[in-house]
Amino acid sequence: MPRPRSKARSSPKTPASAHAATARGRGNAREARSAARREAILTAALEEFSERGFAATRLDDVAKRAGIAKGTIYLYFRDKESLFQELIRSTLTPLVGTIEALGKADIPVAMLAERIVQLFVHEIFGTKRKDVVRLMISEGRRFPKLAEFYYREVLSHIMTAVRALMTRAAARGEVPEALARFPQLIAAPGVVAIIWNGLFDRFAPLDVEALMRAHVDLLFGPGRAP
Amino acid sequence: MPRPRSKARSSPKTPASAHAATARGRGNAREARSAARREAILTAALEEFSERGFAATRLDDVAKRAGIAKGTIYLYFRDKESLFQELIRSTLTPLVGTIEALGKADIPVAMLAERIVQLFVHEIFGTKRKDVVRLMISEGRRFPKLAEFYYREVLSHIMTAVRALMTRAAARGEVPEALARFPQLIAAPGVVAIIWNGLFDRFAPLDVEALMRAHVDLLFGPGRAP
DNA sequence: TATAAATGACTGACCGGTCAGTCAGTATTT
DNA sequence: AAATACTGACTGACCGGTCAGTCATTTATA
Repeated sequence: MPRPRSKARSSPKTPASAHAATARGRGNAREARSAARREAILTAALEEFSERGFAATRLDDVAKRAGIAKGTIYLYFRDKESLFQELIRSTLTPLVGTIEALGKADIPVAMLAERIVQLFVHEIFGTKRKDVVRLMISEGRRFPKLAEFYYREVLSHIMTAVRALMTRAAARGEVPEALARFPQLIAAPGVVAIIWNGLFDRFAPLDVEALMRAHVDLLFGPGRAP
Repeated sequence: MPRPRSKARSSPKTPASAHAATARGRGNAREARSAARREAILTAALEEFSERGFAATRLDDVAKRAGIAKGTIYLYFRDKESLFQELIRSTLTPLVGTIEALGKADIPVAMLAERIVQLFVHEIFGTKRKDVVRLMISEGRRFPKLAEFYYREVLSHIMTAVRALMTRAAARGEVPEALARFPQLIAAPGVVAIIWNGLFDRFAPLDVEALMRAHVDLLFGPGRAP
């Protein structure tokens, strides 16, 4: 079977570096440029991986999209797999702090619900993180190392934070204690929204914010208790 | 000019046909054998696709696993993609009837909840359908045709049935009407369970039946109403 | 000019798909 | 029943195309 081909990009070319933000009149220009290059590669890689999946993505296309030559990629990443891992790693790791912060505060459930909706809609679904999560879901099984890293460095921390928060809220009778046992139940509709968006949105568009609001309302809404 | 030939075949192979269920004393033996072959290929393909993903699966390996030669696959399926589609199609299509039947009956919510748990645990999670669903989730995006087929022939029917059922139940005040608007909320934990199982079970095993029970209890349990 | 960065032609391995050839089993003839 | 002819399912070596990764050469920078 002929592999998926990409229509030749004409290329806007590397606006990425240009000048770089460092006013520091030193050798940092190099560093800045280097960081921009790296970023450009990661961005291009995300687009290609998202569109074709890991195995079918050609590094030549990633390079073309980033406006560089293929060999340059190897100056920044050890190999294809390393590039893939770094992409997921760098995008998802920052989420931990955000969610742990959310877990710290004991705010009223109504406000918590709204925060969860906003967090998901604006920090995940509305950003490239959506695509990275999708990638993690799609390809994670073939990268046990990556799944382990993701579980250890990201997911387990989130689970712990959510569990603690829910345990406290349940103790006050504000939420069902099942949510402390199964934090997955809180995240599930978000996961489904991302999958749906990738597979079926063109047949049946999903109003993600409404879905999430309905969801938190079911969990935290009126009449909830153990 | 004759090509170089290989050493004589050793294995007898093909225990598959043997007798075949057809008492019809005709040439059906052939058909039965053929059907068994086809099935063997599909089974082998599921295992390989599940393990490696579509692009990285080698048809040579599928053949090896099915105990046949690579060329034989092409006697049963047009190409690699066709094999993949047929695999998903044939596995998932039968679910529609099952779920539509469930949607027909207006049984008490407590019983409905139990039915949903059982259906998921025994008809999906406990069977190879789990793997096929995972495949659909992982690879569906790269097969728009397949996603469309799946949506049209499977998902939309399920959605319709569930929506109708939930609408009636909501009218009786037995379930929140949000479930009629977003049937995805009912299925979400099942989807998450399948993904979790593939990615993180070795770090944090998930008790799927307990998860599903907690889930339906949240949705349909005591105190639920619009 | 010296050093670092970037390039892209090249290579070796790999794999989907093909097809000439084989042979177990079935049908036909004697 | 035995010999012969026929069939088509099955095989696996091969071909053509692809692509990750390398490295000698060129270009940019300090």
